[in-house]
Amino acid sequence: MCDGVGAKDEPRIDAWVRLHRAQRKALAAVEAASKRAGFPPLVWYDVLLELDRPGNERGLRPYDLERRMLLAQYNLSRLIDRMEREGLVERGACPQDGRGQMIVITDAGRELRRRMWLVYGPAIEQALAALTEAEARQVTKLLDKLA
Amino acid sequence: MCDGVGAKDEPRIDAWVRLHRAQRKALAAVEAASKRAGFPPLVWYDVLLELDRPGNERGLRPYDLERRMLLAQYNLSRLIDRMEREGLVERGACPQDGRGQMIVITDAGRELRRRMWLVYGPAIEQALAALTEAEARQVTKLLDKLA
DNA sequence: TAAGATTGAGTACTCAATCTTC
DNA sequence: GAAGATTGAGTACTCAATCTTA
Repeated sequence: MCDGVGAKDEPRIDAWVRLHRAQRKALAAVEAASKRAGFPPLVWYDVLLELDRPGNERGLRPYDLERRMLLAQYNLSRLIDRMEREGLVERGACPQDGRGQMIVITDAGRELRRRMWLVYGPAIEQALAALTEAEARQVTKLLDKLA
Repeated sequence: MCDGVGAKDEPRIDAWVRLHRAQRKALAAVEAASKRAGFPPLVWYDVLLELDRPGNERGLRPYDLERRMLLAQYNLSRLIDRMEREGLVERGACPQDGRGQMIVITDAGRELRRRMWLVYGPAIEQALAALTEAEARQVTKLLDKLA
C-alpha cells in the first residue's frame, strides 16, 4: 500500500500502510477467536453494544446505528433482519418519526453480548499485547485525530 | 467496540476501538475517491503493487501474495481470475513447483497501477491530513509493533 | 423535494470439500 | 499425508431503484 517507487519519505503514506496492516491482523486474530467459540460475526457484537449502552433502553434508530458504526444503510437493514430472526433485537415503531423505527435489544441479545465479551475482551488484549499500556494510550491519542 | 460498562481504564481496548474507527473512516474516504475516478476496488491496486515491485519481474505465487496481503487463498484465487479477465495479470507455470503458478503483471496492469496512484496517493494524504508528519511517523512506529 | 429505510439484481466473500503435486 | 490452489454452495455485500413519510 504505497507507490512502490521506493525510499521516498512520505510519513502519511507509511502510516496508512501500517494502519491497515495492523487493523487487519488484529481483526483477523480476534475474529478467529470469536469464531472458534462459535459466535456470530463481530459486527453483531458492535450492534448489541450500541443498543445495550445506558440511555438507549428505548432503542436506537437504524439511522443512528449507521452513523455510529460507519455502516451503509442498506447493509444495516439486512443485518438487523438477521439479528431479529435470531431473537437478539426487535423492531418497533418510532413515535417521533413515522418513517423511522426503534431497534431494541432483547434479553437474549444482552446475554449473547455478555458471553461474547468474555472471549472478545481477552482476545483484544492479546492481539494488542505487543503494545505497552503507555503505547496503547499514545495510539489512542493519535488515532483520535482521525476520527 | 468496548464492553460498554463504562469508565474503566483499559488502554488496549481503547486503542482497538480507535484503530478500527480510524481505519474504516480513512479507507471509506479513499475508496470513495477511487470509485469516483472510475477505478476498481483498492485491493486490485495492492495486488498490482506487489507484482510491480522491483525483483518480482518473473511474478509471484498466489501463496506469496496471500501472505503479503493477508488474504485468504480461496479469495485470492477468484480475485486473480477477475484481474486476468481484465488483462491486468497473467498466470504462468511455476518452474520449481508443479503445484504452484507464477502471477505476472502485464503492461496494462502497470499502467492501471500508475493511473490509480495519481488518485490514491493524494486521497491518502488528505485522509490523514489531521496528523502532522511527526505524528504520522509516531503512528508508523507504534503500529509496526503489531505487524 | 428530501430523508429514512427497504428491496432486487449482480457481485464478492466464506466455509468446506476437492484436485493435484510434493 | 501435507501443501498449493481451486471449486460449489451458501451467505453477505454493493449499487441503484423504490417505497413511505417529513
